[in-house]
Amino acid sequence: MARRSEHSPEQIKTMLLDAAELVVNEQGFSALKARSIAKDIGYTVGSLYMVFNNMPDLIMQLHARTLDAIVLHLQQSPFNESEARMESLALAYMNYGVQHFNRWRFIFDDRLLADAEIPDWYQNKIDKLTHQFELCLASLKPELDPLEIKHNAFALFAGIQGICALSIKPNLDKDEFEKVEATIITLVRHFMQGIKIQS
Amino acid sequence: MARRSEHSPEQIKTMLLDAAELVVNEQGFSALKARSIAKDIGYTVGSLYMVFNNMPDLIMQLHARTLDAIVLHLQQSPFNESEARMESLALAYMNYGVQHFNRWRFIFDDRLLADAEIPDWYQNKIDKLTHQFELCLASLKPELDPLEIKHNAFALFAGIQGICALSIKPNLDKDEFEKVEATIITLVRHFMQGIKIQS
DNA sequence: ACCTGAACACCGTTCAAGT
DNA sequence: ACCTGAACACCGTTCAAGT
Repeated sequence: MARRSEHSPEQIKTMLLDAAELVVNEQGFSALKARSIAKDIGYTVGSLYMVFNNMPDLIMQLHARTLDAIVLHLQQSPFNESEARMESLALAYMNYGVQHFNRWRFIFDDRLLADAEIPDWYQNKIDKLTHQFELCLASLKPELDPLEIKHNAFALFAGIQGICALSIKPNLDKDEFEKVEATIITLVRHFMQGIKIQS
Repeated sequence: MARRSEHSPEQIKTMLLDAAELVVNEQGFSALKARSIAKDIGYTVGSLYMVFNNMPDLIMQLHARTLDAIVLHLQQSPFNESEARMESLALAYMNYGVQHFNRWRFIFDDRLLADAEIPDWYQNKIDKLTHQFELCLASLKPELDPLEIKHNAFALFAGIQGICALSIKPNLDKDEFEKVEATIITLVRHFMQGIKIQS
């Protein structure tokens, strides 16, 4: 033991994040323990503190991965060009939450982050997420000025997120799933119609 | 010590909830500890388990109090009779979140509740909250059928809750406060205009 | 019957000690 | 320099023992 140098600090970091991601995905965030994931990658607890400041630090970097994955998922979702484009985007967001429930929920429901302040690099990840909705809104309503776009896109995204947070649970059956979809579509459709009137 | 019988079980329950409420309000939910609140009311930890199953049980009853308080706050909010009535209600909800940040946030951001299943009496408390928005919507759009009212009210309330969850932080300054208000008004106004078109 | 408080299991985090 | 693992502080929960 000691002085193995089998892996670089960056490798250890990645291995720990991979192990943490697996645990959260399969057992939920309440099963995420420092000792456990260190053991999973063949190290002991102490090593975790060589590459992370503490568990909140590790967790925040785990959230960052999830945010990246959500953005990628939204970008890959096939956008139709019609008025229904925003609905597709909203449903794609919901779909990620349903299919990756544990890690999605973990982001918004994290006590550790509630106390810590949010660094810029992390805020940028969040901004990139809301940016997807800005892009969509801008393409549908090009007549709106950029500040209005930002304001409206955030209101709508936060609304969608609110519905998801209150509605998505583990093991949604088909009926429940479609009900959540219907709720999201109701919000998006009314909101978009409201914008049409205003402008 | 032992065998004091100075207080009934119900009294001890209330005293513990009062003490817990105080701690959460003033120091946030991360400061809520079993030993601490038992000591605050002049008992030791063990006594807590005479009247509560465990901490999640106590916390759920604390949330129930908060939900009751929110409903009361919404009912007391002065409703104008115009189209802006839903905006008043939404802003009243936000106001509770701003003024009682810690206990409001605690409800929606609770890991313990995420794992436990929700009993009926607790679900009823939540339903009573969304019911306030149903009543408001029903008075503004009496032509909608009750199921549509329920569906639309939930979509809107969840949306408002989503904006509050992503926007309300401790120590909001005046600018930030007004920005959150504007976001909520945007969502409510567009949504209500969208409903007008549909029906 | 009511209540205590020591004991237990289990966390995150630190750091002196090994190689 | 890299890593270990015992030790510490601090949780929630239990339960034998007191009155």
